[in-house]
Amino acid sequence: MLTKKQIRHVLDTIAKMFPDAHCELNHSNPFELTIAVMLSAQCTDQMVNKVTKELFNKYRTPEDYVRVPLEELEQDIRQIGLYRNKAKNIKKMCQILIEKYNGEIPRSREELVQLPGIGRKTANVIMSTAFGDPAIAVDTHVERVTKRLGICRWKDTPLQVEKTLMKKVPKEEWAITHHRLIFFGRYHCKAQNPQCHVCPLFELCREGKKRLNQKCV
DNA sequence: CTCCCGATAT
DNA sequence: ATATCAGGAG
Repeated sequence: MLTKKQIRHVLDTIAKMFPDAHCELNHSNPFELTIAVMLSAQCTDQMVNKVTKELFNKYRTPEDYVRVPLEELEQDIRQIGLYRNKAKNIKKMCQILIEKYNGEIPRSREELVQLPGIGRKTANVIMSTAFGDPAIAVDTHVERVTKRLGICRWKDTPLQVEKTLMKKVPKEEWAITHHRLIFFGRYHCKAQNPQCHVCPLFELCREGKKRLNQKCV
């Protein structure tokens, strides 16, 4: 496991590597962000943006999603994958937004995770990115890189990873650190071809050494 | 744990 | 051909 000092070094290093890390899901309000994050499960941001470009032009309010036939919404998001579940969840969620929340996205985690298709990770993204409230969303990238670096244990669940990060990272840095970890995982410490040679964190990364000895990337 | 699932990279 | 992608629900 990394020491407090080493974790500080990780945070400073990825800050230099990705000075402009940010949310890459295109959106112009909390409602659009919520739809985009729901669509993004097991799918690239790039594909989500490709689909939402037309989707957000056609659907602007929860009412728009509720009144269209399920099969039509399914076809509108088909390229995303997992489209039947996602279409169903979006329609259900919009119905609840209208009935219980005056058509607005609620702000608390308790209310967010109650909505169909929204789990803790999606709720944290909405809290942090849409409302500016402190939260760390642990997605596939955050989980992978924190485990490779030795910030977390291999057996940790996403919730345990989140708790470790909340403990080790100053609260005012949660949001930006989350985005830097995503960028680090997406563009450098990638799942398939991690750039261990040329990695500024190689010295403290146990997984990096293991990889360069065996496979040779 | 399994299922949902198309697009892209390797 | 197989792995992976800003996961969630049963």
